[in-house]
Amino acid sequence: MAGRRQYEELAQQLSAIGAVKRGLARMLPPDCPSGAVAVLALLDRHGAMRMGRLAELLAVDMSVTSRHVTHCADRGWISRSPDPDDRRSRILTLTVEGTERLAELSDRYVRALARCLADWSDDDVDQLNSQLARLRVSFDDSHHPAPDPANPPDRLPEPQHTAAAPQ
Amino acid sequence: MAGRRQYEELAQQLSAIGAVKRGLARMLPPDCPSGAVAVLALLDRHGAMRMGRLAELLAVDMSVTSRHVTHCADRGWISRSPDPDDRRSRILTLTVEGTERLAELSDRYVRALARCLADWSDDDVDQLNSQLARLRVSFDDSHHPAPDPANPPDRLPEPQHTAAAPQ
DNA sequence: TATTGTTATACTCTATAACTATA
DNA sequence: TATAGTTATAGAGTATAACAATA
Repeated sequence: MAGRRQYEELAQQLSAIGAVKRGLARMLPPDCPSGAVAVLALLDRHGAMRMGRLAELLAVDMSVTSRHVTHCADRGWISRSPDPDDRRSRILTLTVEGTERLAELSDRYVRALARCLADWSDDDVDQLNSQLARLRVSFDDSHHPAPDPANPPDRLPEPQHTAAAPQ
Repeated sequence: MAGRRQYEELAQQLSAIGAVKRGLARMLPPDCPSGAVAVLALLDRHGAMRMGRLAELLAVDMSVTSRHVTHCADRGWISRSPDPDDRRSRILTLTVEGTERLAELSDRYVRALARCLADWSDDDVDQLNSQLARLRVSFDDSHHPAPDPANPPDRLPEPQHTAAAPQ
């Protein structure tokens, strides 16, 4: 259990890390904002899925997800096919064009990071990745409190696909 | 030097960490957005300073800084006194009200983080803070490339007050 | 009646450019 | 002429609420 000083510092670090995110976003071409990249990357990593699941993975409201997805679909990077099991839903699938697009965008991120982090070891990067993943899990869990083990619910909640286990 | 896989993962972690930032921001009262908190926290940590330096510390454009500062000044949390050495400038100082306000806001962050990170050790939090700080430094440095030691410039650039050494 | 997804609206954060005042 | 700061404008990201279609 850390002290007040550490928590204040963490809040400030998280606030300041936005500059890094903005710098990375500046590598992107004008028709592909960072929200669209996130959509493509998650579909590539986790495979085809419905809107609701994608919204969970993005950790944003479904209305926001809908806009990002429309942006990608308009450009042919994603296809939205009707879900045969529930006609309210649509299945999102990365197209070939989307896969190619993602590869190109990913290259831009990788080149930028490789330049910035040239003096970071493999382990340094892995460690930071792990810690960020853990931070997200800790944060999510505190908002979806774990069920009381002494009083388990009848049904498990939706599986937590929070991209928290990236490998 | 890490591999492509690690860099892709880092880009995605940074994108996803935004959810944590948003969660933290939701702890704030309506008249105090996170931009204002950042201003108050930096003035508290580094003492009175001018707009330009604050913009550097925030790592945003001065126009953005100006808006945040105006927000705070309108509420009496900051005073803007003329700089006797350069009448184009104004010195920003945290007021007593601003200090009190910051303490209350800081409490909200600390309470939220203490709840989420209850199972993190002191060292875990310190380590994450250090790595985030290092990430920011690496990122900044790659945009303000270090001077060639074999060919030093006549004049040193502005000191890099990037809050990179938080302690 | 509840849920999936879309759309309309509003708010925050940011950057660029035009402008004022001073150096 | 250049610099410190302000303001106007525009763009991206997000959330809430109202809505449509389906369960």
